[in-house]
Amino acid sequence: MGKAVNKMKVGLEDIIQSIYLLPQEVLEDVLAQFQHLEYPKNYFLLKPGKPCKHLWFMTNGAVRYFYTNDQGKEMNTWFSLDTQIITDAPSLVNQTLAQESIQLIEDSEIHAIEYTSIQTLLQKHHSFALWYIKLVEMHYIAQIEDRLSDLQFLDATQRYQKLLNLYPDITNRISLGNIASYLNITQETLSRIRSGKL
Amino acid sequence: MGKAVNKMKVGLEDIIQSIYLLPQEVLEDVLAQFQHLEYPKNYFLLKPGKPCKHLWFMTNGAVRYFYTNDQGKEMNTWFSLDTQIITDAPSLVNQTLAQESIQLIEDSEIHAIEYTSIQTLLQKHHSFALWYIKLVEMHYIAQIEDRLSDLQFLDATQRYQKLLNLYPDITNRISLGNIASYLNITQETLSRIRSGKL
DNA sequence: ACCCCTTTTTGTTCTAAGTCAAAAGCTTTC
DNA sequence: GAAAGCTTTTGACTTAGAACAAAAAGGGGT
Repeated sequence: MGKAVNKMKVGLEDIIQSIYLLPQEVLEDVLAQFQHLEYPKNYFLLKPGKPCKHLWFMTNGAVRYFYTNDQGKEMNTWFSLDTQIITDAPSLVNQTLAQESIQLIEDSEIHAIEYTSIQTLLQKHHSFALWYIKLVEMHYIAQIEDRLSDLQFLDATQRYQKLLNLYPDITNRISLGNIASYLNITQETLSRIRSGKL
Repeated sequence: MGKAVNKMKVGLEDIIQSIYLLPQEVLEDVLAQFQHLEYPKNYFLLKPGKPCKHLWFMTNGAVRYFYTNDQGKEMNTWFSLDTQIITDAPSLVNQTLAQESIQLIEDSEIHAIEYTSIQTLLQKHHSFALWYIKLVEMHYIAQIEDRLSDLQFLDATQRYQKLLNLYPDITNRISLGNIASYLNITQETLSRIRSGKL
């Protein structure tokens, strides 16, 4: 077995097992459903108007989530860097048409599992259902609620500080315009926050 | 069996079965874990600093969710009226201390199940795990994501219209101050929106 | 019917952040 | 290494909604 492949396999396995420990036989069944892919910067994992058919486990890279509003302006709602689970939850769970886009902002390494495979695994393995519950609880609930209370209670400066805290190297990897859009402020305002004029 | 009790049982059963159909034997095991309670207006289901130990199924009544900020100001984050599932998701799933309060704003009829009972049922019944997945997906993900995109993309007037649309009778049941707090605007501004001056 | 207390409305002033515009810095690329 | 393109910064002006203040309107309880 080649060194590179081995390293990648371990990355995915680690993420899966850190969520909830699966019996070896179930783990193997689960791993077999994943496809390992590499996509270039700017590639779209998801575009609005299509149902989200995958859950993606990124082991390396960076993505942004964004909506395009009526005036055609793109508004970022989230960034995921390095080792992260990626999907459009509302579209995935209801298999409704996505409203948001998910786009790579760096060349990225991704492991994909299809929605239909997840459904099959849920029915087949009780332990996989327990794993999936942990995934949803930890990944969505924690992340979304956190973001919600930020939007509600913090001003732009505080939200920027928090983002810097979460991803200290974010300014080297994501443009000011993209970060401003995530903070829901203009890039002029973010520039002024950065230079300490606000 | 009394008429009133029968009616209530059916209400709870309906909610449970509408989420995901459980085998009769599992349903009975689940129903047996619920406690039926009636609480008066202003009662607190949850206060900050305590872990959320229950999932509540309200069959009648109204609650508000709110945070208290550093200046002691209460900020509403959600309302649930009539038939709704109620809990503090982040606190429940991680059994961490709650940051928010959940308070009744009308006399309410509630069916409560404990977190520990849910854990036991999840391990015991594969079908209950599948039921719980649907609950989390439908209840949390749909609701929270919806709220998140509202906060991000709609201004106060649009958010107010949407709330009126969801709960047309809300103005008769919830005070202007409480609604303004939910919309994250002052009550003066909401009063002006209502009278069409904004 | 009156008083007390809470909720809602109205008026004025103030401020954080947006908009528009232009300059300054960086980076590709030929 | 100059031109062309982005990205970021700076400046001037505008605006939505906050803050403060005070008046008006409801709504029970005695």
